[in-house]
Amino acid sequence: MSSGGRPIRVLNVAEKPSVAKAVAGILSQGGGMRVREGRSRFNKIFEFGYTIRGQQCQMLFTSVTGHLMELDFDDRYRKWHSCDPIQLYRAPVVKYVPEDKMDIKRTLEEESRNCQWLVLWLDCDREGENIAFEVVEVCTQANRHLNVWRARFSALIDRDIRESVEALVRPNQLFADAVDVRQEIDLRIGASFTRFQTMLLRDAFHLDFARDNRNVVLSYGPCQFPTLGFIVERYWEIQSHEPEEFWTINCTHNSDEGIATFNWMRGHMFDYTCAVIIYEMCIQEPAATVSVTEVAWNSSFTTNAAVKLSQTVPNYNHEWYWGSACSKVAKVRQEEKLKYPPHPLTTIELEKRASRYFRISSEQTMKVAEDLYQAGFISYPRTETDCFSQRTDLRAIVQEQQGHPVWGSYAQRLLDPGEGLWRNPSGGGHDDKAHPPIHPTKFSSGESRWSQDHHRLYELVVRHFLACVSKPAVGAETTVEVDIASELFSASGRVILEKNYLDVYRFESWGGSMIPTYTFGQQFAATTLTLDSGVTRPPTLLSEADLLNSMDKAGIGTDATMHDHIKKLLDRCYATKDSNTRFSPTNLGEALVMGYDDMGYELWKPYLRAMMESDMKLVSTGAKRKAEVLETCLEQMKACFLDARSNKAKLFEAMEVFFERSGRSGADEQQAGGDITRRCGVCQESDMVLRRKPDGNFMVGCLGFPQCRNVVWLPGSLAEAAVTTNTCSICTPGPVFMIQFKFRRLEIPHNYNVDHLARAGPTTTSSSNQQRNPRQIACTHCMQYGHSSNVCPSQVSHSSMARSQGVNQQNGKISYLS
DNA sequence: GCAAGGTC
Repeated sequence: MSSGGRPIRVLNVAEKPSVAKAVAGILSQGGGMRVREGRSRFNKIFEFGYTIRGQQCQMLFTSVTGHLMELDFDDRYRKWHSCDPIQLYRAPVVKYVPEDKMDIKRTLEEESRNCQWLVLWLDCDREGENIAFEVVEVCTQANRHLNVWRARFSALIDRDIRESVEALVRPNQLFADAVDVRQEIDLRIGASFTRFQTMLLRDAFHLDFARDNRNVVLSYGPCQFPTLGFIVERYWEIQSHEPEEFWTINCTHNSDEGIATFNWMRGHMFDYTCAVIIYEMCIQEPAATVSVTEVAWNSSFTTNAAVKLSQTVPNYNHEWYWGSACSKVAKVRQEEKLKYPPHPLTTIELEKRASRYFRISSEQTMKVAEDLYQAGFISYPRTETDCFSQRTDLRAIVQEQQGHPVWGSYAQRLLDPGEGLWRNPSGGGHDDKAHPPIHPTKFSSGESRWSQDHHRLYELVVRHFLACVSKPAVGAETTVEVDIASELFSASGRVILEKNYLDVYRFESWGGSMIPTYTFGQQFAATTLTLDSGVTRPPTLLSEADLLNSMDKAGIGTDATMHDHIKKLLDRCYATKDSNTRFSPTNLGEALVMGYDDMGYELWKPYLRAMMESDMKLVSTGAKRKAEVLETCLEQMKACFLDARSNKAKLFEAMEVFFERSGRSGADEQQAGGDITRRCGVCQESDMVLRRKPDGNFMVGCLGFPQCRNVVWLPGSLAEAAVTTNTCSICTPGPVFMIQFKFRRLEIPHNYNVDHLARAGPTTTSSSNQQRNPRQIACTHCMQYGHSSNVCPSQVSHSSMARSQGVNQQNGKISYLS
């Protein structure tokens, strides 16, 4: 690979300090590793010697902390009032290293200069590949002779790491491109819609939840809105639910051994007459017949409530019948059933289970998990992997837990071959190729500085892990099917034979209920046979676990960000969470979704994100080019944005359902609506927009107000003024949009045309710096000061119409200038 | 003041 006896100096960069430390530790096995400080106090530099394919290397190992760079608009477009939001679809964007990452950048630059190789140890996912290219950009700027390599590893395990060093590859540009696409689309869509809807609605309504409207931001994001959409959609389902009455026949039988409750196998019947007829048949026909129907197995851990939107609850007892109906046992089935332990723990499962078992929010779960990870008690908490690598020493992890006062004895039983409790964990088939499932990495019987949540989450991680390597619980199930007048009823009971993993996984249970013994062909008289009624109930509000589930299925967010999106909805006052972790939309959240829904857009549905995700896949495989995907996606979104803007009345109507109009809606709404004529020639930063003041007069003012006070007052004789799509062919910098004027007939000479096309002219820098009477009137043709339209320099050259119709107002008088 | 994605 390289010649000579001098060792190659290799700069290795990992995505986070912990990985740098771990990999350096593995490769330097046997010692000789030195640690020194970099410029960033979190990102140390590890140094040691290593031999790669026979080549002596001096290894320097450091890290970044996630993305090194950020994407944002060019300075000129960063301020909210700097431009019409529509321009954000074309405005130049820049990738830059933010201030808080500059020290990491400097370390990379300094170390790069003294190295020949750069080896990238970033996580093996798309984001990791993108970060790799950020690192490459910084490092090769400092040393363009660097030989750049990528290490591919799937776990921080000796063999994996050593093998990946021997099989270095080049970084994959396509993976990084896919992330570039996502970043740019998210930024442009997010910023444009956020600015638009904030400026449109914030001041137009009394937002009762906010102390000060000025601080309210009505954000839009391709992840936060679909998440809100899930909440609103469920809320609407509940509101639109119409209870429906149903009927069902229930049967019980008391014997010496106990009571059995038989359920009608038809379930619920919505036709009363039909139900009554069958019921009559049952009580009049004592003879039972034998059926050959297979017994359906009802999974005890998939409850109806979780599967069906409408739950049914009997609430009315119609009639009693005592005694003589004869039931015959048509079938008795006894089977062994297994209840399997969960798959190894992923981030989303951790969040869902913490919410279900302890009602800890996903945000708090991630905060505490990060803490436990930092302190070395659990493995990396952001993972999608739900199967362990075959090389993981699972028994060693169990061994560590043997001393625990509560679950230590279970760990001992697991390791005892005589117990036969061990089972190699099954996986769910997900592997992010970057991190193992969440598991304990250090024993603790509780630390003094731990909060209750720390205790609970550590316990959950440990018990979950122990459960994963345990045998499933074993139960004996009996299902008895009886036949009354050809109607089938069934009852089942379960006895748990071996608890196995349930012994340690106290969060799950497996309900056992006994029923009396029945034998095939046995006849008995039902103790009660009743026709009961009930009503269908609406589904419940979404719980945090439900919400995470919906997001996961629809591909909204990542394991590391889902909790952020949920929190954002609460922070933005789009949704609330009750004590039972159930989410409801607020008025604001509902209004926004309603507004977009009324427009007929699915901006609040997950499809947009799903489309982006599939486009990203195509980019990452090379099936589509980055520029092509960006172009088409942004073009579509831009069209959608324009459409939404022209349909802004729908948003207003939806908001009016919940909020009172404030009467204020001035400059901001104007901008959201966008009547931009040209770029401001004074500050050169913001746009000039056409506005009508409360006194009825028109003006063209800079959006940079009050920082920039550039303004052009239009003649008071105007009845109407509107920015057109015609652009001036002379004025620079373009585009300069022409304004259509309509004068008041009575205020201008009778032979003057009321319609007039002009442009808001270039206010030169020199004239704008002078103190100016704000009421000074500009030339109506080019909107410049210092001359009247009859001597307007631009008139002679191009606009014959304007020339013949020039008009000026001076000293309150209209004078016609031909 | 805006997105979502990394991460401390």
